[in-house]
Amino acid sequence: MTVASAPRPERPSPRTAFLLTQLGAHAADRFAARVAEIGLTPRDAGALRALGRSPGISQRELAGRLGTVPSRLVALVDDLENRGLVERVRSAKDRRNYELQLTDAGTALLAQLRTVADAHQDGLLKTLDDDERLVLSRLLAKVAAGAGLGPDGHPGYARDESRHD
Amino acid sequence: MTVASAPRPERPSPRTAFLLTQLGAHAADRFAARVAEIGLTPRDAGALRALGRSPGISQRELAGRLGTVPSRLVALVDDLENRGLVERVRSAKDRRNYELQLTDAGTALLAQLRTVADAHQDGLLKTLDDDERLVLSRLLAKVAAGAGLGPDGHPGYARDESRHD
DNA sequence: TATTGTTATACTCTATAACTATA
DNA sequence: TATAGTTATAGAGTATAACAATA
Repeated sequence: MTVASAPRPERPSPRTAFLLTQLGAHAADRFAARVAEIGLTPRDAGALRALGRSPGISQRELAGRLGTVPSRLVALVDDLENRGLVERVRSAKDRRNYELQLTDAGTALLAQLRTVADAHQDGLLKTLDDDERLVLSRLLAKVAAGAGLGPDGHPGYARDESRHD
Repeated sequence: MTVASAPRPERPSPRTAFLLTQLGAHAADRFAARVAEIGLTPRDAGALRALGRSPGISQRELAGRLGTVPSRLVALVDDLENRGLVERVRSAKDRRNYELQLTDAGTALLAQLRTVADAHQDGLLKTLDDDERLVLSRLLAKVAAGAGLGPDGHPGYARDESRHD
């Protein structure tokens, strides 16, 4: 026993994983609060983003991207449609499915959503300078890669766009 | 218009907050899977940790630390008690409340839990070397501080030990 | 009267499977 | 028969408030 009293190098603090979980939950809460101000749930937001990127997809396809089951999309799309944000257009090729489209109002709200997401990120990372943000972003991407998540977040097998910002 | 085509410096990628949320959810899932192997839910794990650190607290106190409502603790403690991990001891000073204690089995399981938590963190951060882990840990602590969470994770107003690792 | 623990009730969210209409 | 969407039902999880025992 040569080392007498090191300043606690013992366990490399299992707090980092813990912190990551806590911060993730906090970020999700904050995001939910922010999008609520423009009348959206995080899931709504995910749907709008997916439809913005991939107009015309079916409900099943959207369900897959949101990581949920098709039956749950019915009420979600009903709601978005009732609010005039999304349209259900019967596919001409295969009249069993819909081709979901953003309306003009939906597109406008998506733009607002992007602003909100930017503000959210800025608020969340306000204590970091630009360099630190970059480093954090790279480290998180590295962790995500190790976890089998794409660098953008979603897992390869079941990309889940419902777990938002 | 002097700048013609910069390589996309436009938005500083709102993906970092998004990634943080996704990784947090992923870490929570993984942790839940790991503790399930020793028969615990994340909430159980939080209760054991809290009782390890603060033996003799009441159910209300424990509820506060777990960020839940007292009524929900009844079933939780019932379960832990039935499995012989926790004891309800009537307080001699104030016979309205219990002084919750870990049993020997509970203490042993808590030790196992710590091993599991270490393995969890190691698995999660496996793509990072020691330096990177340290940097990540510091950056996350900084973000947590800005978010009003203590450096250990929990929010000052309602530290939530149920959102685990 | 106030407080701890408890129970009862209702509400939300979700998953599963049955149903329809198209193919 | 197989698939997209829908509906119905049941289950888990949670919050709220009423209740008994003790202070």
